[in-house]
Amino acid sequence: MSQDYDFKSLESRWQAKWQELRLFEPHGDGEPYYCLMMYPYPSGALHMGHIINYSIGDAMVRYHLMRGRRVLTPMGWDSFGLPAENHAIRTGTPPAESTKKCIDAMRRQMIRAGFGYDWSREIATSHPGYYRWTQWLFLKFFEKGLAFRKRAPVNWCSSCRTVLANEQVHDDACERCGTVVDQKDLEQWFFRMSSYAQRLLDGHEQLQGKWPDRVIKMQKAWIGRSEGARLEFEIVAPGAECHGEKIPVFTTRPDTTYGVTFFSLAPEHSLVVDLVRGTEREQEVLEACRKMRNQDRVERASEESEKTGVFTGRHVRNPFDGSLAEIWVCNYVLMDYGTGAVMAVPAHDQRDFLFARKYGLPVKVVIQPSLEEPLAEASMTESHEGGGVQVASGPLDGIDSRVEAIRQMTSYAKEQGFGDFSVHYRLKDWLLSRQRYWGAPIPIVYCEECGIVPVPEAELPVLLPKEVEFRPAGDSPLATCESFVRTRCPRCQREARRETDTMDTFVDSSWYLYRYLSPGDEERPFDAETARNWIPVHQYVGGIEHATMHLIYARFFAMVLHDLGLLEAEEPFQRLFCQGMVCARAYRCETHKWLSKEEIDLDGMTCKECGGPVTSEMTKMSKTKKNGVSPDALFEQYGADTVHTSILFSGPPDQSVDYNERSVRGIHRFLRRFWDTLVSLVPKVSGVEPWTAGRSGDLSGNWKTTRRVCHGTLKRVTEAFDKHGFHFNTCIAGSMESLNALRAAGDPKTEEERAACRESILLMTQILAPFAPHLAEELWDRLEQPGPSIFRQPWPCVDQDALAVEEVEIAVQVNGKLRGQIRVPAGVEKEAALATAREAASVQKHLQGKTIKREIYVPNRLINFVAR
RNA sequence: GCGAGAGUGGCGGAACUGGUAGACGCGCUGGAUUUAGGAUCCAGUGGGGCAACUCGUGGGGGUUCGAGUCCCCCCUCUCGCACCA
Repeated sequence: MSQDYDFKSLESRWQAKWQELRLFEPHGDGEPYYCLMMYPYPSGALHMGHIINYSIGDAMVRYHLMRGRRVLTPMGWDSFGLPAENHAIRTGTPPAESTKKCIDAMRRQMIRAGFGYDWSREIATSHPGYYRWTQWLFLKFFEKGLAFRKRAPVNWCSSCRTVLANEQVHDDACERCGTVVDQKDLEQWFFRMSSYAQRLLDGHEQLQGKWPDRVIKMQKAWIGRSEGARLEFEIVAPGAECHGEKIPVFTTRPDTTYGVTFFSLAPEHSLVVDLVRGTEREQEVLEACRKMRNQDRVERASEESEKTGVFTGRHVRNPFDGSLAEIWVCNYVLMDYGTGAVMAVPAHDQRDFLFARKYGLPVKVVIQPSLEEPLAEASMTESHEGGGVQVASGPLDGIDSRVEAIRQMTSYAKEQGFGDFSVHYRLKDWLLSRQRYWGAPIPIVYCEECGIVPVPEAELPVLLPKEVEFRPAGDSPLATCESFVRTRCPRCQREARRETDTMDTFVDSSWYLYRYLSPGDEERPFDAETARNWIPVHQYVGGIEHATMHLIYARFFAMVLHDLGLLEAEEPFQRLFCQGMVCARAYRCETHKWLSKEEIDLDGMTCKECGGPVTSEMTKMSKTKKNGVSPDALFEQYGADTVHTSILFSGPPDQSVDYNERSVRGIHRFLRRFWDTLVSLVPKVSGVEPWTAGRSGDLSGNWKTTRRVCHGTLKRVTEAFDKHGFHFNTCIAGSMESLNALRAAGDPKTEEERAACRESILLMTQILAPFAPHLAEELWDRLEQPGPSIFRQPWPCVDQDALAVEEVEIAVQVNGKLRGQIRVPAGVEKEAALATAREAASVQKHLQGKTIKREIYVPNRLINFVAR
């Protein structure tokens, strides 16, 4: 048997053994533990972000196996999506083919990386056996009125040639490719997510403390609940068709309604055309609207950008005082928030203020922050958005704004029938249509007679046609595939056309957690009874970039599935852990931009190309910054155990971790030393009964220390998994300390020492097992421990006695400054400790000529003499 | 602008409810062994000082016997949101 740490053969041997043992399939009758890691898009290669994600999850899986839990640890593929289709356009390879290759390559990598998954449950969302049920779920949503079609201004990415959901647009650019999105008016499919806004907020209650705070906060902000009132303003437009009609507005500040001096509509608002039809302003207003609508998205959405508008020549009547206010069309009013119409109160809203000043519109103060120094309308330089006392507000004069005025104003509006209390959410319906090929086809048929007709369940799946052309421009391949489009109406059998849009891939990932429970089920997407056991997922691990996308969609799905009677749980993920980014040093030259390590001269920090100076920064690994590291090379050079352990050792996993090859080598050295030390001790403790709690007998100081450090580490590791935020870096540090103590103890000489030695070796092996599983398995095997795998053996218990020390070192301070140290028996009485401390020479020197006013004693830790 | 998080040696990071700041690792220095080593082992390693001592957790105040930790003000960085009526 090899004595060398031959990680290559050892790792492949144990990986084969795990498959053979079916180690990662649910086993035993322990309490279920569903550990889910966000499945990857099969790009063909794992990157360091995957490695940290799956290393964290893998440690959790292995720990809970040792805890005797019945663990579910599935893995699959988010295999629909744009990259495969773009690849098809470039190379002609059908997405199904390239995707399969990528999946095979990544699965191999994952196995090589030693991640423990139950491959018998593998799923791929692009597989007809999966998307059949994605389509089935769509039909259920459709039946309930939760999937619907509407014409709406939507985000269009001209580069990806498809529409995008709100959540996929960041800074007005496509989240995928960075292209600035356009607004288009299109008829599209939506999920009615907005009607779940309040439930999505309420659900946060039970996630508190189990999900990262920042994710909950991001979701709350995304959902954006705001309370206020809906008020109706009557249109005064003699001669116009809409004369006398009422326009509703949403406002959070009904207390400012007496301060309305004009009224704003979004340029997209349908009323604009009616208002100006046939008037002398028609041309001017419509032209201005056109300009505003075509304004660059980023520019129009920016807070700093110039506010522009145009007067329609029409008015509204303020329902409270009957006064008339001009109707303007303004670029800063958004059609998709509230009603697309705003009552403008320049004195108390900064945007309205800027607009009013620019166009010379009146400003009317109705809230005075201080009656002694009243605001003067003519000289105000900014709006007053805070509270104060109502003035010029009819019957409200003198009362406190905000709470009381808001209540009275809204109640009055309700009584008079022109308004009510109202709550608005920023969260919109989920736009799920995509004008692309590589996604689940929306199972709908359009019939001239019957209209929108769902495909009958028995006809699912609506398969993606294979004979299609991928072209760089133009319509989706589905739209031009006659054999796909032409069909018969399921209802009347007449000729009809299929929907040619496919579903957003976030639909696929909103329910994959359930499909893992019974991946081959051909009767239903998943079984409610099985789901009762496993859902909500006990631990979900993934990146924070999904905070307002996948994690909201999946919660919405769980709630709908619950309402459909398919799922008992209402929340999909009980606990969520988000890992940090993996960063590495990136180098930049003024002329040659981002450079890889090979392209610079590290000694002088200069560019090899031009000799110019190079600056560097720690930043997220990425292709553009050329600071990525291929995990493959690391596995090859150092092995899977080293890679897992070193990435987890670099720092707390919820913060970003810096990759540094030096520290990888440091961990490799540690594992090697761990191996060498334990392997050399194995024959010396062969057949020895390990020390157990409660055993009496003499042990020398070094062995007592070793036991103390090992049990201390065991305690720390157990708590890291069960309570304290998975700070595995300190667990691994503890393993190193244990090893250092063991090495300092030397060879065991007595029977007692051999017992303590064997106990320590076993503990150290088990403690390291979640992080370096292959190495642990091999040592466990060589120690001739029972069972086929260390992961089928119970996690050890802390021996409290081992943690105790006989003597402690106490710090002695005089007036808060450290002046000496004393060694006393642990648990020593206060008076005895103080007496010893007073006598210490280094302390006496500082007490000389002073009177002790106070003596502070922290048992076993510290003494402080307060002396004057 | 709003919201959140973070600033600790040359570097990554430790420090449980206020109680010996710098665990553990990297790097560095010296030594041993070696033909050699980006191998291994031993010792040292926050700054200043021969020493006694002193200064040190982004900066400035405060509370306390005692502050990295609590309070107030300020600076810097990262992330999220951003004309949301």
